[in-house]
Amino acid sequence: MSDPIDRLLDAAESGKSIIRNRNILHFTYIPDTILHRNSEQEQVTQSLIPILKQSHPSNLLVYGKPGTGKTLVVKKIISKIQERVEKSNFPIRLVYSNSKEETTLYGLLVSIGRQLGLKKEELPTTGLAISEVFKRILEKIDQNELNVIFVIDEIDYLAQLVTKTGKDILYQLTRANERLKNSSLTLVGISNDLTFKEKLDPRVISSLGEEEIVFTNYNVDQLKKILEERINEAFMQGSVEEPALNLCAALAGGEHGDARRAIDLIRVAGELAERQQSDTVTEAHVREASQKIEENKEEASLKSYPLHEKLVILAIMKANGSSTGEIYTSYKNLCKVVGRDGLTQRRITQMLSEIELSGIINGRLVHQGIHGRTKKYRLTISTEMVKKTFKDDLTLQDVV
DNA sequence: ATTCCACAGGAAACAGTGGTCC
DNA sequence: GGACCACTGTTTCCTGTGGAAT
Repeated sequence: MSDPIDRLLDAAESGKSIIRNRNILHFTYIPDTILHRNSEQEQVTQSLIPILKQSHPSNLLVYGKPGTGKTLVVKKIISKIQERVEKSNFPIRLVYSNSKEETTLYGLLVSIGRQLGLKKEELPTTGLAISEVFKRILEKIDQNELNVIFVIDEIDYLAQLVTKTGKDILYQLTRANERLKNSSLTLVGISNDLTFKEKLDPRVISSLGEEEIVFTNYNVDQLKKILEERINEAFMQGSVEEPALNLCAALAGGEHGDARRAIDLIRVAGELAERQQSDTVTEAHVREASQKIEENKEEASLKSYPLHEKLVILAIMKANGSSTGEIYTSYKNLCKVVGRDGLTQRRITQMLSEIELSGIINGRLVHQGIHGRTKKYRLTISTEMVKKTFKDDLTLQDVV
Protein backbone atom coordinates (compact mmCIF):
# COMPACT_ATOMS: atom_id res chain seq x y z
CA MET A 1 0.00 0.00 0.00
CA SER A 2 1.40 3.37 -0.96
CA ASP A 3 1.85 6.31 1.34
CA PRO A 4 -1.28 8.52 1.30
CA ILE A 5 0.84 11.57 0.73
CA ASP A 6 2.49 9.99 -2.27
CA ARG A 7 -0.92 9.07 -3.57
CA LEU A 8 -2.07 12.65 -3.29
CA LEU A 9 1.02 13.94 -5.02
CA ASP A 10 0.76 11.32 -7.76
CA ALA A 11 -2.82 12.24 -8.41
CA ALA A 12 -1.99 15.93 -8.52
CA GLU A 13 0.83 15.31 -10.94
CA SER A 14 -1.20 13.24 -13.35
CA GLY A 15 -4.32 15.40 -13.11
CA LYS A 16 -4.33 18.12 -15.68
CA SER A 17 -4.10 21.75 -14.76
CA ILE A 18 -7.13 23.79 -15.68
CA ILE A 19 -5.48 27.15 -15.12
CA ARG A 20 -3.15 28.09 -17.94
CA ASN A 21 -1.96 31.45 -16.81
CA ARG A 22 -2.32 32.60 -13.26
CA ASN A 23 -1.11 36.16 -13.82
CA ILE A 24 -4.17 37.07 -15.80
CA LEU A 25 -6.29 36.22 -12.78
CA HIS A 26 -4.99 39.18 -10.84
CA PHE A 27 -6.94 42.39 -11.09
CA THR A 28 -3.89 44.54 -11.64
CA TYR A 29 -2.90 42.65 -14.74
CA ILE A 30 -4.27 44.70 -17.62
CA PRO A 31 -4.33 43.50 -21.14
CA ASP A 32 -5.19 46.56 -23.20
CA THR A 33 -8.78 45.79 -24.04
CA ILE A 34 -9.98 44.23 -20.88
CA LEU A 35 -11.00 47.20 -18.76
CA HIS A 36 -14.15 48.17 -20.59
CA ARG A 37 -13.64 51.77 -19.68
CA ASN A 38 -13.60 53.44 -23.06
CA SER A 39 -15.40 56.67 -22.31
CA GLU A 40 -13.56 57.10 -19.01
CA GLN A 41 -10.24 56.44 -20.69
CA GLU A 42 -11.05 59.12 -23.22
CA GLN A 43 -11.99 61.59 -20.54
CA VAL A 44 -8.83 61.04 -18.57
CA THR A 45 -6.74 61.33 -21.71
CA GLN A 46 -8.43 64.54 -22.73
CA SER A 47 -7.88 66.23 -19.46
CA LEU A 48 -4.21 65.29 -19.50
CA ILE A 49 -3.57 66.33 -23.09
CA PRO A 50 -2.20 69.76 -22.15
CA ILE A 51 0.93 67.95 -20.98
CA LEU A 52 1.68 67.03 -24.57
CA LYS A 53 1.31 70.66 -25.50
CA GLN A 54 3.85 71.49 -22.84
CA SER A 55 1.49 73.39 -20.66
CA HIS A 56 0.46 71.95 -17.38
CA PRO A 57 -3.14 70.78 -17.17
CA SER A 58 -5.56 71.57 -14.44
CA ASN A 59 -5.74 69.29 -11.47
CA LEU A 60 -7.91 66.25 -11.85
CA LEU A 61 -10.14 64.29 -9.52
CA VAL A 62 -11.13 60.73 -10.28
CA TYR A 63 -13.92 59.01 -8.40
CA GLY A 64 -15.02 55.41 -8.35
CA LYS A 65 -15.73 52.53 -6.00
CA PRO A 66 -13.03 49.92 -5.42
CA GLY A 67 -12.49 47.59 -8.33
CA THR A 68 -13.74 49.97 -10.99
CA GLY A 69 -10.33 50.22 -12.59
CA LYS A 70 -9.76 53.91 -11.93
CA THR A 71 -6.17 53.61 -10.76
CA LEU A 72 -5.28 51.26 -13.59
CA VAL A 73 -6.71 53.61 -16.19
CA VAL A 74 -4.91 56.64 -14.80
CA LYS A 75 -1.59 54.83 -14.60
CA LYS A 76 -1.94 53.40 -18.07
CA ILE A 77 -2.70 56.74 -19.68
CA ILE A 78 0.04 58.60 -17.92
CA SER A 79 2.60 56.05 -18.95
CA LYS A 80 1.40 56.36 -22.54
CA ILE A 81 1.80 60.11 -22.40
CA GLN A 82 5.19 59.64 -20.84
CA GLU A 83 6.31 57.51 -23.77
CA ARG A 84 5.34 60.14 -26.30
CA VAL A 85 6.74 63.01 -24.41
CA GLU A 86 10.09 61.36 -23.91
CA LYS A 87 10.84 61.71 -27.60
CA SER A 88 9.96 65.38 -27.60
CA ASN A 89 12.58 66.27 -25.04
CA PHE A 90 10.04 67.46 -22.52
CA PRO A 91 10.47 65.14 -19.60
CA ILE A 92 7.60 64.41 -17.27
CA ARG A 93 7.83 62.48 -14.10
CA LEU A 94 5.06 60.34 -12.70
CA VAL A 95 4.90 60.04 -8.95
CA TYR A 96 2.37 57.60 -7.59
CA SER A 97 1.53 57.17 -3.99
CA ASN A 98 -1.29 55.63 -2.04
CA SER A 99 -2.40 57.54 1.02
CA LYS A 100 -3.81 54.42 2.60
CA GLU A 101 -0.47 52.68 2.53
CA GLU A 102 1.21 55.53 4.30
CA THR A 103 -0.02 55.96 7.84
CA THR A 104 1.17 59.51 8.24
CA LEU A 105 1.32 62.69 6.27
CA TYR A 106 5.06 62.74 6.77
CA GLY A 107 5.37 59.23 5.38
CA LEU A 108 3.40 60.15 2.32
CA LEU A 109 5.54 63.18 1.58
CA VAL A 110 8.70 61.16 2.05
CA SER A 111 7.50 58.48 -0.35
CA ILE A 112 6.87 61.22 -2.89
CA GLY A 113 10.28 62.71 -2.23
CA ARG A 114 12.03 59.36 -2.67
CA GLN A 115 10.38 58.88 -6.06
CA LEU A 116 11.72 62.26 -7.09
CA GLY A 117 15.17 61.07 -6.18
CA LEU A 118 15.66 62.72 -2.82
CA LYS A 119 18.14 60.64 -0.84
CA LYS A 120 17.98 59.94 2.84
CA GLU A 121 20.51 62.66 3.57
CA GLU A 122 18.46 65.22 1.70
CA LEU A 123 15.16 64.08 3.14
CA PRO A 124 15.34 62.12 6.40
CA THR A 125 12.47 59.80 7.28
CA THR A 126 11.69 61.67 10.48
CA GLY A 127 12.63 64.68 12.53
CA LEU A 128 11.78 67.49 10.15
CA ALA A 129 8.85 69.85 10.18
CA ILE A 130 6.22 69.04 7.54
CA SER A 131 6.63 72.44 5.92
CA GLU A 132 10.35 71.79 5.61
CA VAL A 133 9.75 68.47 3.87
CA PHE A 134 7.38 70.11 1.47
CA LYS A 135 9.84 72.88 0.75
CA ARG A 136 12.58 70.39 -0.05
CA ILE A 137 10.34 68.50 -2.44
CA LEU A 138 9.45 71.66 -4.32
CA GLU A 139 13.08 72.74 -4.42
CA LYS A 140 14.05 69.42 -5.95
CA ILE A 141 11.37 69.75 -8.60
CA ASP A 142 12.44 73.26 -9.48
CA GLN A 143 16.13 72.43 -9.46
CA ASN A 144 15.74 69.55 -11.90
CA GLU A 145 13.20 71.43 -13.98
CA LEU A 146 10.78 68.57 -13.79
CA ASN A 147 7.22 68.43 -14.92
CA VAL A 148 5.69 66.27 -12.30
CA ILE A 149 2.36 64.52 -12.10
CA PHE A 150 1.43 63.50 -8.58
CA VAL A 151 -1.06 60.69 -8.59
CA ILE A 152 -2.45 60.40 -5.10
CA ASP A 153 -4.59 57.35 -4.61
CA GLU A 154 -7.21 57.29 -1.86
CA ILE A 155 -6.78 61.00 -1.52
CA ASP A 156 -9.62 61.07 1.01
CA TYR A 157 -7.23 59.46 3.48
CA LEU A 158 -4.74 62.19 2.83
CA ALA A 159 -7.46 64.73 3.47
CA GLN A 160 -8.12 63.02 6.78
CA LEU A 161 -4.47 63.04 7.75
CA VAL A 162 -4.34 66.69 6.88
CA THR A 163 -7.30 67.65 9.04
CA LYS A 164 -5.87 65.63 11.91
CA THR A 165 -2.61 67.53 11.94
CA GLY A 166 -4.09 70.85 10.95
CA LYS A 167 -1.64 71.44 8.13
CA ASP A 168 -3.01 72.59 4.82
CA ILE A 169 -0.74 70.51 2.65
CA LEU A 170 -3.50 69.77 0.19
CA TYR A 171 -4.00 73.46 -0.39
CA GLN A 172 -0.29 74.00 -0.84
CA LEU A 173 -0.13 71.08 -3.26
CA THR A 174 -2.88 72.44 -5.42
CA ARG A 175 -1.22 75.83 -5.51
CA ALA A 176 2.34 74.63 -5.81
CA ASN A 177 2.63 75.93 -9.35
CA GLU A 178 2.65 79.45 -8.01
CA ARG A 179 5.86 78.66 -6.17
CA LEU A 180 7.56 76.81 -9.01
CA LYS A 181 9.58 78.78 -11.53
CA ASN A 182 11.10 76.35 -14.02
CA SER A 183 8.78 73.41 -13.60
CA SER A 184 5.21 72.33 -13.09
CA LEU A 185 3.13 70.14 -10.90
CA THR A 186 -0.15 68.47 -11.73
CA LEU A 187 -2.24 66.75 -9.14
CA VAL A 188 -4.37 63.73 -9.94
CA GLY A 189 -6.43 62.67 -6.97
CA ILE A 190 -8.19 59.34 -6.85
CA SER A 191 -10.92 58.62 -4.36
CA ASN A 192 -13.49 55.98 -3.50
CA ASP A 193 -15.61 58.41 -1.66
CA LEU A 194 -17.81 60.64 -3.76
CA THR A 195 -18.69 62.82 -0.82
CA PHE A 196 -15.18 63.43 0.34
CA LYS A 197 -14.98 66.82 -1.29
CA GLU A 198 -17.59 68.20 1.04
CA LYS A 199 -15.21 67.84 3.93
CA LEU A 200 -12.48 69.85 2.26
CA ASP A 201 -11.48 73.44 2.66
CA PRO A 202 -13.35 75.41 -0.05
CA ARG A 203 -10.08 76.87 -1.27
CA VAL A 204 -8.83 73.36 -1.98
CA ILE A 205 -12.03 72.37 -3.73
CA SER A 206 -11.82 75.25 -6.12
CA SER A 207 -8.38 74.32 -7.36
CA LEU A 208 -8.47 70.55 -6.99
CA GLY A 209 -11.87 69.93 -8.47
CA GLU A 210 -11.26 71.71 -11.73
CA GLU A 211 -11.89 68.50 -13.60
CA GLU A 212 -13.79 65.52 -12.33
CA ILE A 213 -14.28 62.10 -13.78
CA VAL A 214 -16.54 59.49 -12.26
CA PHE A 215 -16.06 55.79 -12.85
CA THR A 216 -19.47 54.22 -12.55
CA ASN A 217 -19.92 50.79 -11.04
CA TYR A 218 -19.74 47.81 -13.32
CA ASN A 219 -23.07 46.09 -13.84
CA VAL A 220 -23.42 42.33 -13.88
CA ASP A 221 -23.25 42.12 -17.67
CA GLN A 222 -20.03 44.09 -17.80
CA LEU A 223 -18.56 41.97 -15.06
CA LYS A 224 -19.49 38.89 -17.05
CA LYS A 225 -17.69 40.27 -20.10
CA ILE A 226 -14.60 41.03 -18.09
CA LEU A 227 -14.62 37.59 -16.56
CA GLU A 228 -15.18 35.91 -19.90
CA GLU A 229 -12.18 37.62 -21.40
CA ARG A 230 -9.94 36.71 -18.52
CA ILE A 231 -11.23 33.16 -18.41
CA ASN A 232 -10.54 32.72 -22.09
CA GLU A 233 -6.94 33.64 -21.58
CA ALA A 234 -6.30 32.14 -18.20
CA PHE A 235 -8.19 28.85 -18.16
CA MET A 236 -8.16 25.81 -20.41
CA GLN A 237 -10.94 25.85 -22.94
CA GLY A 238 -14.31 24.91 -21.47
CA SER A 239 -13.11 24.42 -17.92
CA VAL A 240 -15.34 27.07 -16.36
CA GLU A 241 -19.02 26.19 -16.36
CA GLU A 242 -21.46 28.88 -17.39
CA PRO A 243 -23.36 28.88 -14.05
CA ALA A 244 -20.07 29.34 -12.20
CA LEU A 245 -19.28 32.38 -14.32
CA ASN A 246 -22.75 33.80 -13.76
CA LEU A 247 -22.50 33.33 -10.03
CA CYS A 248 -19.15 35.08 -9.89
CA ALA A 249 -20.55 38.06 -11.73
CA ALA A 250 -23.67 38.08 -9.60
CA LEU A 251 -21.80 37.90 -6.31
CA ALA A 252 -19.42 40.67 -7.25
CA GLY A 253 -22.21 42.70 -8.79
CA GLY A 254 -24.16 42.41 -5.57
CA GLU A 255 -21.50 44.41 -3.87
CA HIS A 256 -20.85 47.56 -5.85
CA GLY A 257 -19.76 46.04 -9.14
CA ASP A 258 -16.29 45.24 -7.96
CA ALA A 259 -14.26 43.68 -10.76
CA ARG A 260 -11.39 42.96 -8.42
CA ARG A 261 -13.64 40.79 -6.31
CA ALA A 262 -15.06 39.02 -9.35
CA ILE A 263 -11.58 38.16 -10.56
CA ASP A 264 -10.45 37.07 -7.11
CA LEU A 265 -13.46 34.80 -6.89
CA ILE A 266 -12.82 33.05 -10.16
CA ARG A 267 -9.14 32.66 -9.34
CA VAL A 268 -9.74 31.11 -5.94
CA ALA A 269 -12.52 28.94 -7.35
CA GLY A 270 -10.13 27.74 -10.04
CA GLU A 271 -7.48 26.92 -7.51
CA LEU A 272 -9.97 25.00 -5.39
CA ALA A 273 -11.18 23.06 -8.40
CA GLU A 274 -7.62 22.16 -9.32
CA ARG A 275 -6.84 21.05 -5.82
CA GLN A 276 -9.87 18.81 -5.85
CA GLN A 277 -8.74 17.50 -9.23
CA SER A 278 -11.93 18.55 -10.88
CA ASP A 279 -11.92 19.13 -14.62
CA THR A 280 -14.24 22.08 -14.42
CA VAL A 281 -14.96 25.00 -12.13
CA THR A 282 -18.52 24.65 -10.87
CA GLU A 283 -20.95 26.85 -9.01
CA ALA A 284 -20.09 24.96 -5.85
CA HIS A 285 -16.45 25.93 -6.24
CA VAL A 286 -17.40 29.56 -6.54
CA ARG A 287 -19.50 29.42 -3.39
CA GLU A 288 -16.71 27.71 -1.56
CA ALA A 289 -14.27 30.32 -2.83
CA SER A 290 -16.51 33.12 -1.67
CA GLN A 291 -16.71 31.62 1.79
CA LYS A 292 -13.00 31.02 1.91
CA ILE A 293 -12.16 34.57 0.93
CA GLU A 294 -14.50 35.80 3.65
CA GLU A 295 -12.95 33.55 6.28
CA ASN A 296 -9.44 34.50 5.32
CA LYS A 297 -10.34 38.13 5.70
CA GLU A 298 -11.77 37.54 9.16
CA GLU A 299 -8.83 35.48 10.27
CA ALA A 300 -6.30 37.97 8.98
CA SER A 301 -7.99 40.87 10.67
CA LEU A 302 -8.34 38.96 13.97
CA LYS A 303 -4.67 38.06 13.92
CA SER A 304 -3.55 41.58 13.24
CA TYR A 305 -5.04 43.05 16.42
CA PRO A 306 -2.78 43.99 19.34
CA LEU A 307 -3.22 42.31 22.73
CA HIS A 308 -5.76 44.66 24.29
CA GLU A 309 -8.00 44.59 21.25
CA LYS A 310 -7.87 40.81 21.33
CA LEU A 311 -8.85 40.86 24.99
CA VAL A 312 -11.78 43.11 24.17
CA ILE A 313 -12.93 40.74 21.44
CA LEU A 314 -12.70 37.86 23.90
CA ALA A 315 -14.65 39.87 26.43
CA ILE A 316 -17.41 40.38 23.89
CA MET A 317 -17.36 36.72 23.07
CA LYS A 318 -17.75 35.76 26.71
CA ALA A 319 -20.59 38.20 27.23
CA ASN A 320 -22.20 38.15 23.80
CA GLY A 321 -24.82 40.83 23.23
CA SER A 322 -23.92 42.87 26.27
CA SER A 323 -23.38 46.52 27.00
CA THR A 324 -20.15 48.47 27.11
CA GLY A 325 -20.13 48.41 30.90
CA GLU A 326 -20.43 44.63 31.06
CA ILE A 327 -17.84 44.18 28.37
CA TYR A 328 -15.51 46.44 30.30
CA THR A 329 -15.89 44.41 33.51
CA SER A 330 -15.33 41.22 31.58
CA TYR A 331 -12.27 42.77 29.94
CA LYS A 332 -10.82 43.83 33.30
CA ASN A 333 -11.17 40.27 34.56
CA LEU A 334 -9.37 38.94 31.52
CA CYS A 335 -6.60 41.45 32.12
CA LYS A 336 -6.17 40.09 35.63
CA VAL A 337 -5.95 36.53 34.33
CA VAL A 338 -3.23 37.35 31.82
CA GLY A 339 -1.49 39.69 34.25
CA ARG A 340 -1.74 42.98 32.38
CA ASP A 341 -2.88 46.39 33.48
CA GLY A 342 -6.29 47.25 32.14
CA LEU A 343 -6.85 50.41 30.11
CA THR A 344 -9.49 53.00 30.91
CA GLN A 345 -13.10 52.62 29.90
CA ARG A 346 -12.84 55.59 27.57
CA ARG A 347 -10.10 53.83 25.64
CA ILE A 348 -12.11 50.61 25.49
CA THR A 349 -15.14 52.48 24.15
CA GLN A 350 -12.90 53.84 21.44
CA MET A 351 -11.49 50.41 20.69
CA LEU A 352 -14.97 49.00 20.38
CA SER A 353 -15.87 51.51 17.71
CA GLU A 354 -12.60 50.82 15.93
CA ILE A 355 -13.24 47.09 15.93
CA GLU A 356 -16.80 47.70 14.82
CA LEU A 357 -15.48 49.44 11.71
CA SER A 358 -13.76 46.24 10.64
CA GLY A 359 -17.10 44.42 10.72
CA ILE A 360 -16.05 41.75 13.20
CA ILE A 361 -18.48 43.04 15.78
CA ASN A 362 -21.76 44.82 15.48
CA GLY A 363 -22.90 47.59 17.82
CA ARG A 364 -26.41 48.85 18.46
CA LEU A 365 -27.19 51.95 20.47
CA VAL A 366 -29.91 51.32 23.06
CA HIS A 367 -31.65 53.73 25.37
CA GLN A 368 -32.85 52.13 28.53
CA GLY A 369 -34.61 55.05 30.11
CA ILE A 370 -33.44 55.53 33.62
CA HIS A 371 -30.87 52.83 33.05
CA GLY A 372 -29.07 55.21 30.78
CA ARG A 373 -27.89 54.68 27.26
CA THR A 374 -25.32 52.19 26.15
CA LYS A 375 -24.16 50.34 23.10
CA LYS A 376 -24.69 46.60 22.86
CA TYR A 377 -22.18 44.62 20.90
CA ARG A 378 -22.21 41.16 19.44
CA LEU A 379 -19.80 39.15 17.34
CA THR A 380 -20.62 38.81 13.67
CA ILE A 381 -18.26 35.88 13.24
CA SER A 382 -18.36 32.48 14.87
CA THR A 383 -16.84 31.97 18.31
CA GLU A 384 -14.98 28.96 16.90
CA MET A 385 -13.20 31.26 14.50
CA VAL A 386 -12.10 33.51 17.34
CA LYS A 387 -10.97 30.59 19.49
CA LYS A 388 -9.13 28.96 16.63
CA THR A 389 -7.30 32.15 15.73
CA PHE A 390 -6.40 33.23 19.26
CA LYS A 391 -5.18 29.81 20.34
CA ASP A 392 -1.85 30.51 18.72
CA ASP A 393 -1.32 33.52 20.94
CA LEU A 394 0.69 32.39 23.95
CA THR A 395 -0.59 35.03 26.37
CA LEU A 396 -4.17 34.22 25.48
CA GLN A 397 -4.02 30.45 25.75
CA ASP A 398 -5.38 30.40 29.31
CA VAL A 399 -8.41 32.53 28.58
CA VAL A 400 -9.58 31.12 25.26
C1' DA B 1 -42.86 67.85 33.98
C1' DT B 2 -38.77 66.68 35.91
C1' DT B 3 -35.12 63.78 37.20
C1' DC B 4 -31.53 60.89 36.44
C1' DC B 5 -29.03 56.84 34.65
C1' DA B 6 -24.95 54.85 32.00
C1' DC B 7 -22.83 55.56 29.09
C1' DA B 8 -21.28 57.86 23.93
C1' DG B 9 -18.02 60.27 22.07
C1' DG B 10 -15.42 65.05 21.33
C1' DA B 11 -11.38 67.77 22.79
C1' DA B 12 -7.25 68.41 24.77
C1' DA B 13 -3.33 67.15 27.04
C1' DC B 14 0.42 64.06 28.02
C1' DA B 15 4.22 60.63 27.88
C1' DG B 16 7.33 58.34 25.20
C1' DT B 17 9.92 57.33 20.93
C1' DG B 18 12.97 58.42 17.44
C1' DG B 19 14.60 61.59 14.82
C1' DT B 20 16.89 66.60 12.83
C1' DC B 21 19.26 70.89 13.25
C1' DC B 22 22.40 74.28 14.81
C1' DG C 1 23.26 69.09 24.14
C1' DG C 2 19.14 71.51 23.97
C1' DA C 3 15.29 73.13 21.10
C1' DC C 4 12.24 71.37 18.10
C1' DC C 5 9.37 68.08 15.19
C1' DA C 6 5.89 64.22 14.00
C1' DC C 7 3.44 60.63 15.62
C1' DT C 8 1.14 56.98 18.53
C1' DG C 9 -1.44 55.40 22.20
C1' DT C 10 -3.29 56.74 25.99
C1' DT C 11 -5.67 59.44 29.99
C1' DT C 12 -8.44 63.21 31.75
C1' DC C 13 -12.17 66.02 31.47
C1' DC C 14 -16.23 67.07 29.67
C1' DT C 15 -20.92 67.71 27.43
C1' DG C 16 -24.87 65.42 25.54
C1' DT C 17 -28.77 62.22 25.40
C1' DG C 18 -33.65 59.22 25.15
C1' DG C 19 -36.79 57.53 27.81
C1' DA C 20 -38.23 54.89 32.32
C1' DA C 21 -39.19 56.26 36.81
C1' DT C 22 -40.95 59.48 39.91
